Amino acid sequence: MAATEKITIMDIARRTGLSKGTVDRVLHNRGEVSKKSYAKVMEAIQELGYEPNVFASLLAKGGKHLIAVLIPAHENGSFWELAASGIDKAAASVTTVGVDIVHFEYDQYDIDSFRKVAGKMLEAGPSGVVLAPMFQGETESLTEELQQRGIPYCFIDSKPDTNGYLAYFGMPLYKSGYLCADQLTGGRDVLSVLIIRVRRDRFRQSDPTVNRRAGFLDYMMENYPECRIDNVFIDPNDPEETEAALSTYFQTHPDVRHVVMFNSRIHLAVPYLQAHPDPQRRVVGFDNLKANMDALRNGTVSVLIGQRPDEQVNLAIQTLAEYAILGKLPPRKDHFMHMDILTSYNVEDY
Amino acid sequence: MAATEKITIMDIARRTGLSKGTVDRVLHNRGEVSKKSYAKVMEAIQELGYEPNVFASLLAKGGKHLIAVLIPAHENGSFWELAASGIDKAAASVTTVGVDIVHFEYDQYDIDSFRKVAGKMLEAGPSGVVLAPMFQGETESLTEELQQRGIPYCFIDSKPDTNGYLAYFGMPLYKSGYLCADQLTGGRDVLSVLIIRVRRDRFRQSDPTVNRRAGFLDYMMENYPECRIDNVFIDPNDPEETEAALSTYFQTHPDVRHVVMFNSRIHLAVPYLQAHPDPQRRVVGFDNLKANMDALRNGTVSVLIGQRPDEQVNLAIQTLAEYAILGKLPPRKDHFMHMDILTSYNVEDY
DNA sequence: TTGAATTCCGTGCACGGTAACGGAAATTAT
DNA sequence: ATAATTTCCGTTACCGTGCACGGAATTCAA
Repeated sequence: MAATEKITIMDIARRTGLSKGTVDRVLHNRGEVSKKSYAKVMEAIQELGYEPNVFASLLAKGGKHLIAVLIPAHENGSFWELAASGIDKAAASVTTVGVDIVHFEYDQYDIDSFRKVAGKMLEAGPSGVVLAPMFQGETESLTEELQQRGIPYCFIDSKPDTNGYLAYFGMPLYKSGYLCADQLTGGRDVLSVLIIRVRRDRFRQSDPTVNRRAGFLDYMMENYPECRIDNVFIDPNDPEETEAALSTYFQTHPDVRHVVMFNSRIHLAVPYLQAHPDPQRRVVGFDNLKANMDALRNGTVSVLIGQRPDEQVNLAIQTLAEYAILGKLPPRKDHFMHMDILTSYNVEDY
Repeated sequence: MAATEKITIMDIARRTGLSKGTVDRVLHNRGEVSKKSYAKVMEAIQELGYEPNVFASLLAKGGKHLIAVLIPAHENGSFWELAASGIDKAAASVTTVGVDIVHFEYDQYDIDSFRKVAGKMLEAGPSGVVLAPMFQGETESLTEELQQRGIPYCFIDSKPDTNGYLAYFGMPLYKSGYLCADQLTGGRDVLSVLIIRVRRDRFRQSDPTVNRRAGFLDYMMENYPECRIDNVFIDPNDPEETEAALSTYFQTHPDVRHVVMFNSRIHLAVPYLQAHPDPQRRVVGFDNLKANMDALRNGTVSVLIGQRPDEQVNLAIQTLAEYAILGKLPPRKDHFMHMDILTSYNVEDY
């Protein structure tokens, strides 16, 4: 039924005896208006409860915003591939409101590539940027540049200790370690746990697994202070070495039945684990990579903890789009995503 | 960078040597166009890849769509309160594109109230309707009416066996019973299980718990064929009777440590369970009602399985809005939501 | 007091599409 | 052949804002 009659810029022009041009000037406070007129207009806006018509506005100024997404290149089946998939989802909904999205990728092991791509990104003149902070120093200088240019930006996955960002979307890392420990032990007494770790990437300076491991260890300390915790390091690019490392470990520790990994690469351990099955074993990993989910289905992995990276970039893009188009600020800056528990029984509809 | 030059209705008018009026007529195929012109325009549209400008369109036809949500009244802390909260979320994003949402509530125990409210809803002349089917017959006649009037509608929560709906958003019910059983047993041998049930609502003809229970029982049959399964019925409006029923049951079956409930009301059992704690007990329920989540936090309930009812109505509304505004059909009709596993360790950020 | 410089404001076109209106062309009826 | 319809199409006035342009009113300089 007849919704509240929309009041337009003309209504408040008539009300104040001024012209729409003047009203428009105060709305976008771009000067050339006398104090008296300014006050009158503001008052009328209040009283009539004027709200601009987004369509007309966008139509008039020819829309076309651009949002840039700057994340590591997504090798097949990697974590960042999942994140990248959120771009398409967001694109589908924001292109209809005149927003384009450009995806910039860099090599997460190469600072120079980050610098270069960041430069290109700036040249594209975006109205907003989605960032995954990998290199601390570089991220800092980039965000400074963005701030100077007045370009809003959002962090996903993790965030530095700065404060100028528009919003952050990510998983509560420390808590995720806790949850992980709880899922691994399943309330049963546990005597020993194996943590599989990737040899530290030299360049990566912002590493989510640090906090996660801290949470995990705290949980274990509190609940199973006697539990022995072993670490095995593997090289992500060398399957044979991985196989050998695990093989060596389990030969000397055949009693260890709880295995965990704090990054998205539990699938690297799957070939060995699958070849040496143990119905009593419990394996917990992170992130819903295809390879990980397959391992869930075939029973090699017991539980995955997911954080919906695609939702993270989707939300970041939506937030930037709303800000760019309507100037709307998000209700809060930090958005901690729900941690999804995935088992073979609920992985299908994920 | 210079985005693809938007091609307008005028471009294709020039291209075909016709006027924009004619082009508009074929775009909305409202007749009064010769076959030859029609074909020419269609071809030009294809070739140039024309896409209408939503803003201009909405501006011209004065926007203002209305979407109606027809779900049971949300008594405090009920399942439907969660669903209703999705309305606000959706409202925030669609009002900016000129869509209003009206919320109609009926008494889920009173068919007449459904009829009355449905009538009122139709009078409001919505461009789309979100429905939770409760009364089979009534739902059927309502959807027929909607179909006749050409009003699209979406189901949430559950759906009847019809086919005219635009989309459905809900949990895979049978599977959720499976998941529930897996979470309840946690891979351990289980000898006996208690199912707490609500005495059948006489009127409710579409009951999600039926399928859920079927899935649960199948899982138990397959994995623990020896397990005894008991049922206790309670009256949702009589806490004392509930207390008594559980008390009686557990006095004669003190060994039963696995308790499950297939609707959203596990919180009804919480007072008893909390008063008679058992660290060995495992309790699984459904839906993230506040009372249920509290029980999760204090340890009375072990696991809740969530289906994001708010997301369901949110998505349903978004889908209807896109259809109403842009005529865009959803990629598929049936959308099965992910089943969230909630424990005390990941309930906070839900 | 007159001319120049400011300050302030109204006018009018553009944005891309919608739909009513009316008229030309083609068809049918008389 | 002419009138009466039908069919088909172009014209035009919006929808609500943004913004450039130019002019009136006011202030300042000479």
